[in-house]
Amino acid sequence: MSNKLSTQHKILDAAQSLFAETGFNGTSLRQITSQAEVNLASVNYHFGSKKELIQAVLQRYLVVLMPRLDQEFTRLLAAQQPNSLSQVLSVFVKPLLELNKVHTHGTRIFLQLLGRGYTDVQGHLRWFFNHHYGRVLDKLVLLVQQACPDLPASELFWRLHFSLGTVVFTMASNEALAEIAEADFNEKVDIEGVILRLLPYLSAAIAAPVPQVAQLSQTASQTAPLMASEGR
Amino acid sequence: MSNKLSTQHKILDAAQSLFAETGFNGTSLRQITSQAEVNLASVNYHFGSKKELIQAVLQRYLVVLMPRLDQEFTRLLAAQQPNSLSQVLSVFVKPLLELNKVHTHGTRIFLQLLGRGYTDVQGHLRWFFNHHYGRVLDKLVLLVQQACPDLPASELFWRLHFSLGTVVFTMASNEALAEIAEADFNEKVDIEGVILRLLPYLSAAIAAPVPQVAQLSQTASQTAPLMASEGR
DNA sequence: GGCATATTCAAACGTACATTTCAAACACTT
DNA sequence: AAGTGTTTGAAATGTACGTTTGAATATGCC
Repeated sequence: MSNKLSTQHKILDAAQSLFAETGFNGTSLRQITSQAEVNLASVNYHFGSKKELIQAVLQRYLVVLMPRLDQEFTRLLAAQQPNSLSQVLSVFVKPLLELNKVHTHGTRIFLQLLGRGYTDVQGHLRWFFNHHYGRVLDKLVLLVQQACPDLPASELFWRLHFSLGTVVFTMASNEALAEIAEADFNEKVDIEGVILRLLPYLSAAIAAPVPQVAQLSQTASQTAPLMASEGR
Repeated sequence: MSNKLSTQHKILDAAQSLFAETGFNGTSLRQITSQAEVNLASVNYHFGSKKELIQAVLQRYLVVLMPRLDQEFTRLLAAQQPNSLSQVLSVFVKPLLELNKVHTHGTRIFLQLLGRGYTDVQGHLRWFFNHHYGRVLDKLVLLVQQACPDLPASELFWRLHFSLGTVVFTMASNEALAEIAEADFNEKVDIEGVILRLLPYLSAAIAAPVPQVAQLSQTASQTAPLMASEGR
């Protein structure tokens, strides 16, 4: 193997760690280029701008993950009888863990980055993600709807976002949590452990009984996209 | 009533909105003082530094909320038979909604700020919060433990943090979510609606059945604090 | 009214940021 | 080896930030 890494590669590697740790806004190009041991100007030369670097960092994982997810979703949608909720959620595990092939700790880093994309205000990321991968998520919504036929569409909308919050926040503070867990329960928990702990939690949460009050105002119950479209 | 507001008050009001919307790091003192229509230097004069302003903004709500929560927790702990999980979680509702008396949209703003405290890297906030209010949260842990006696301590730790993530993320992106919900389901959802939707979701999630694999390595199962202590 | 204290104000300070510039070094084809 | 296009390098540009300063103004007290 050639251990001579290209400048672009070195920048991407340094950027993803720093972005995951301190957020997009919290990381300067100077930190990135200094950790990557490249010249400051090379980011703008190779990627154009910081925005485009952020997108490139995420894209490295998304181009691997999303087709895999799409394939799994399509497979489940083709099944004769509807899939259970935990079956649907389980299909995330393998594609996510395979991100470790893209880069060491790829799964953890990608999920942390995903969290940063939501908590940092990065309008361009929302647009970028929805534009490229909105179709895939629509399939997920459909699958969950089939698994929980009694769940009103609006309730499903909220619960999927609650769940996104669970995942994203957990990953954003993953390092701190894992440290505490190890210190207090001498229990070594890696990213796979966290994901496996999330599954039963999310399954029970999404399928929770709907209280009577919330069912009142569902006049329209069309299928809605997970994300709102937004200006570029 | 005197509609002449003090400079400190004007700063706090402007700061909380801007912090909630664009985060602590994403908001400059110049934005705050300009929206508050006060001089730039007055922040440092009245609060000392941006850090201390952030703490003052949060403190305005915490001094109201935490004693109320503490009182509710203590009441539940005194009950003869253990409380159900949904009983325990329900005690959050009233104290949280009473924050609307502190300020218009106080509940939403406080929860958004709480989320920002976690996602922005604000080590001083973690210390500040744990130092002042760690005891209160310990009571919550105890109550949940009593409500879910079959839940291993380590699993409870993770699930409480998952739940914190759900709440915090939902509130951080609350505005965007409410907009989408209204556009797609013509369903007006205020902060109270979101909280009431969260309750059954979180109850089911925390009490979810524990898969057999996760129960292996619980050698020590002492009660652990929700947050790790940290340098000042 | 006059003095002391508290507050406001405009300006400046030093630092850090993303981005641009342009010459130097490099890689690769002919 | 020369020449061409690509990549790197050091420096500078302009902007924004948090904080400090010292003079000006307001406020409260005798």
